[in-house]
Amino acid sequence: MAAGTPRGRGAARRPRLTDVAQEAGVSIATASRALSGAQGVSEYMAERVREVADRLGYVANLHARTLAGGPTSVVGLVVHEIGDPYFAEIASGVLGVAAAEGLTVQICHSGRDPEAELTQIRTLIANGVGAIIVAGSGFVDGGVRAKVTGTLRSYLADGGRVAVIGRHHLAVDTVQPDNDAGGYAVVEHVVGLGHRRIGIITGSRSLTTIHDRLGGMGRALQEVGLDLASTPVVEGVFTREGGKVAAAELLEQAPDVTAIIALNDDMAIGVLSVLRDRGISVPGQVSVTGFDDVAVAQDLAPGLTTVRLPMGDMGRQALQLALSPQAKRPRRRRARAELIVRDSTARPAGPGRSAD
Amino acid sequence: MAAGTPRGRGAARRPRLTDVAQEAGVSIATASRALSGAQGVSEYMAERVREVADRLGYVANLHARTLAGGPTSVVGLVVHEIGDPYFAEIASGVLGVAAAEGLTVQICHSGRDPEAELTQIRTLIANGVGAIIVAGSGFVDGGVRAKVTGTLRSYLADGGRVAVIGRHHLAVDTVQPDNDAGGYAVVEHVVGLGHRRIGIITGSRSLTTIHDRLGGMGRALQEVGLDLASTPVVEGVFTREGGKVAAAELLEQAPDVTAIIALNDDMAIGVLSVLRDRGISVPGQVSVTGFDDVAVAQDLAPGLTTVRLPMGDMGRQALQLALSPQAKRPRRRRARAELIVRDSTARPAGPGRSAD
DNA sequence: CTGAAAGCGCTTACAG
DNA sequence: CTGAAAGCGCTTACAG
Repeated sequence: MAAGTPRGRGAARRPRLTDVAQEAGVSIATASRALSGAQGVSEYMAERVREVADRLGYVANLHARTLAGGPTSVVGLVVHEIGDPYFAEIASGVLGVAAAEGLTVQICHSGRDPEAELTQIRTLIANGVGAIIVAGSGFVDGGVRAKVTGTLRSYLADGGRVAVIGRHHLAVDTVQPDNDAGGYAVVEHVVGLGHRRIGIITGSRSLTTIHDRLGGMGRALQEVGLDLASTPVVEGVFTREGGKVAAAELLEQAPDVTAIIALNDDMAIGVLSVLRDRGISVPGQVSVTGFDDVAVAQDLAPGLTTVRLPMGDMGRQALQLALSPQAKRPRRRRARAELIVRDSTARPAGPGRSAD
Repeated sequence: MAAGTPRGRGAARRPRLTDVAQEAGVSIATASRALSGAQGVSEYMAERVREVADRLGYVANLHARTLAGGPTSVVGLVVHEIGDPYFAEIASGVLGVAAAEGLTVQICHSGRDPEAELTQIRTLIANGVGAIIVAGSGFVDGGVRAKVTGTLRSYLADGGRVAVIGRHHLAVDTVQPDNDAGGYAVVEHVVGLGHRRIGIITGSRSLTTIHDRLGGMGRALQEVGLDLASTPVVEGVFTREGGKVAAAELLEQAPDVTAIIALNDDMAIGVLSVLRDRGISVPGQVSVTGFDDVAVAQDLAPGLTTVRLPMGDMGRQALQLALSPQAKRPRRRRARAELIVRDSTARPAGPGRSAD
């Protein structure tokens, strides 16, 4: 952006602290103290300064303030993709508490790309944000992880605050959705209904979120004598479109499945769409489940059985963690996963009682 | 946020320009020029500096740079509510081009509250963002509007750049979705199907967006001898929940409607939900339409007939406008509204052929 | 082409 | 309680 400061001719410039001080008849030192609520200013002076500042519409220049070592008032938020309702709802929670605290938030996309995530984090740090919230799953492996860890560690050492949502192999405050338990619960529900020929549709397994959800699912499968290894699992992009592609592939590989478990709602919506196109009834012929419980899940028809994660809350909690003083040891807040049973799951059509 | 700069003991601090200059054996002036790509540095020196900077992992301190009058690299984005898919998709477009341009974006919620919007805009300005994008409808009336205009005008005079999405009574670059045409098209479709007993569900009429959509709808109604005045219109909150409440009220007021036109998809989803709960079939007994075409509209059952607005594109365009040098006169990019007919609309059940 | 120096607008020890 | 002054880390005229 051009910043050659092409001031309009005669435009009223923003008042500076000097203007306030002068108008109030004090030094900028007392003016600064009065405005920041610091101690050591007479109430009388403080009041006078505040009044003038108000009248002039004075707002401190953030850059000057931060550079001078004042408190920082912007936090960074890294999401995979803000257009994705999961992240949009988390962001909403973060923005909500930020506004209440008089903070401002900088959002970046990582696009689910570890390299990009690293770049974005570095940019936020360069921008001098006081805290960084990394939403969205970390990556299970990869050399980038070490770099992210290193970058964040030195940021922390520099006085920065970090909170992550999801598991991150980082010794920082984290809001941890109970993905494993959620995975367990959804499979338990599906097998409890009597399904045995189950197909799974998942996003990239290099995401810790996926890894954990699958973990819980594997345990639940084993309890009824099944396991992940012998279950058809199709990996795709973690989006509605990815869900469509994966569903088509799954139906190819295992045309006899009676239940399809998608690892997020977006993919589940894609699955529903494919089944509808093919005239396969849900839950009559095939049951479908999602994960996250994004707002629309309840409005689909059939309503989507899914695992609810309190996204807005997770965002709020993450920012609150990041805002509170750093504890001796990283804190962990668990976000409970709750199975929400709606209309997209039912008992499988019995062999002799098939509606066909 | 505490910012007392409690550095870790011995933590490696971020390298500053001085470090780079010293290491490269030049003054900070040449180091600065080399890094910014300014003229007047020998290629040899420039290369050497860049190499050192790279090795040291140097990233300029944004606050110092901006304070010193360097280019600004953050833009502000004001939305009503980021959890709302309409805004999430716009934000996604903005973030996309921002990332490509090496820019960072600060997002604020206005919560559909004019006062809050003003506050947020002022905060962004105080934060020294180089451009501000105001997404979401302006307000038709109100004293706040004048303040917003004044604030933005002086920001512009100060060299700031502004672009708005939607009509705003502001002489600034704008991306203008064709709300009027969209409103016209959707009513034309519905009356073309034969509906005459139509109900309308809308968000706050103080939003210009609503005003424009209703305008187009009114014109289309008149062409078949109807008009807005004699059409039941229920105003509610511009959300799914608001749609539910409004639908219940509409059904009370005018139980005989054969079509319900909602002024955005969120409200339409709420309407569908209420109709489903009451066992009223769509489109068998009542046709329903939305507006915006958020991603899920196509995945509802029945698929929602709606007016598509290219949200991601609108975000992209807005940022591009804000980034390009200010033109003599405000520019305007139109975003075309396109009627998308799906399964939620059909001919009304004929009198004698009612399924009842 | 290169450097010494002023200045961006604040905050915060350090003296009174 | 109050103020003069240094300093945060850069950029950019202004001299060489």
